[in-house]
Amino acid sequence: MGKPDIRFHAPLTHGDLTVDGSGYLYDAAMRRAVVENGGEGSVEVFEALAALRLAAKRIHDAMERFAEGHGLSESRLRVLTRLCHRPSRQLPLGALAEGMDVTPRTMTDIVDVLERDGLVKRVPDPADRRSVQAVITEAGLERINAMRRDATAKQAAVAQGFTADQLVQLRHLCLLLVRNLSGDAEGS
Amino acid sequence: MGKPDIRFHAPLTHGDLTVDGSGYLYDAAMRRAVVENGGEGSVEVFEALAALRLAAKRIHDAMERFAEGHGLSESRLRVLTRLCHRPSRQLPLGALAEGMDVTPRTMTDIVDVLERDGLVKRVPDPADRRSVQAVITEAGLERINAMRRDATAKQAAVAQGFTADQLVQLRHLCLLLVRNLSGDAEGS
DNA sequence: TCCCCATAGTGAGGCCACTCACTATACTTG
DNA sequence: CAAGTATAGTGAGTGGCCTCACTATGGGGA
Repeated sequence: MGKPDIRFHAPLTHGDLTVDGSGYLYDAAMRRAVVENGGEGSVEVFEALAALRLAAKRIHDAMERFAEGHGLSESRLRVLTRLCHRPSRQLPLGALAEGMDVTPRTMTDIVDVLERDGLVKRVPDPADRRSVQAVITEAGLERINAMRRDATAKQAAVAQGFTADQLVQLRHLCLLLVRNLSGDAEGS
Repeated sequence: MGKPDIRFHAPLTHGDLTVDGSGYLYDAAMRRAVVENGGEGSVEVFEALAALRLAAKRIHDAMERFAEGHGLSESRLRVLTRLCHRPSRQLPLGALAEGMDVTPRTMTDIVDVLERDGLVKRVPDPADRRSVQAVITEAGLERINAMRRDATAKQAAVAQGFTADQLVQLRHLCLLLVRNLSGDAEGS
């Protein structure tokens, strides 16, 4: 009780996670799907990518659910957090977009909602009249501060059972993928 | 040439990937952002999750770009692929939704577009009059078959430089996260 | 049989993400 | 200084994803 008990579309089982002979997790349904989805190509690659996709989605969903409980969304939360950690409490939309790896157009939409809710304010930049600064408001700061304790608890729960080395490994492997995908827009 | 040269919003540098003392990749901009985003909580956790988020987004973008070149999107491509590997060439919308970890409502939208483009057809299920089967059409099959060769090449490029063990590790770590996120909807 | 509830799909409405096209301002160069 | 290009943000439109609410069908019991 206390919690609003937001329901959403339920956990969606999918969780037939089991351990294979070597002690590593795999998902029976996923492996079946992978095999169906084209014997061509490496099964390991496909399976790793599917697992990464699933993990990313679950993390996103969890973040969304968490933020929703405080009247935000994951994107809006990230924007507020960034602004909050600036000494000046402000940042131009373009910088926010770049930092969050979205297009400037998308940031316009996100800030639209934040501004409608009174959590940030658009302020013209006198130094560059093309630029628009997003400034976090008092209400925005309060909102963020209220969430802070919850957030660290959630974060710890996610990493439960991970060794420090595993976290480094995970980061390393993900960034290896990022590097492989950087700039090879045209294939061979 | 030959390629339509779809532009999109450009690679978005972000790629200050460097190697730290232990031989593992990290992203300078990301680490800075992480430190700003709250000293509380484990930096390793936050950084690993940020890397995973980034990798997932880049993979999604690459898939989208690839699919777009063939007049599809990632989601529609995945639906067609699944249908294509069924002996009966069909599947109810609910099963498709579950297999792709989206809500039934979302699958309705995706199939709407596929049907509008003539790649699938909705067919009532005589055995269960509530159910609607999505059946892949001739045009849909042709589309998928035309993409197949390209797809395996792309897939190989993504996994370039990965050992088989690293792929297994990546899968394992991602599924570990998935397991941690499964069903702990209420925190403590 | 009638009622209750679960299940399959969809209408309505919202956010987020992208594209392309456009305005306004800044910079750079002839 | 004028012209050309680059940069910052937005309008218009689409797709994907979600929630909530609703219809229609299916499958138990009292």
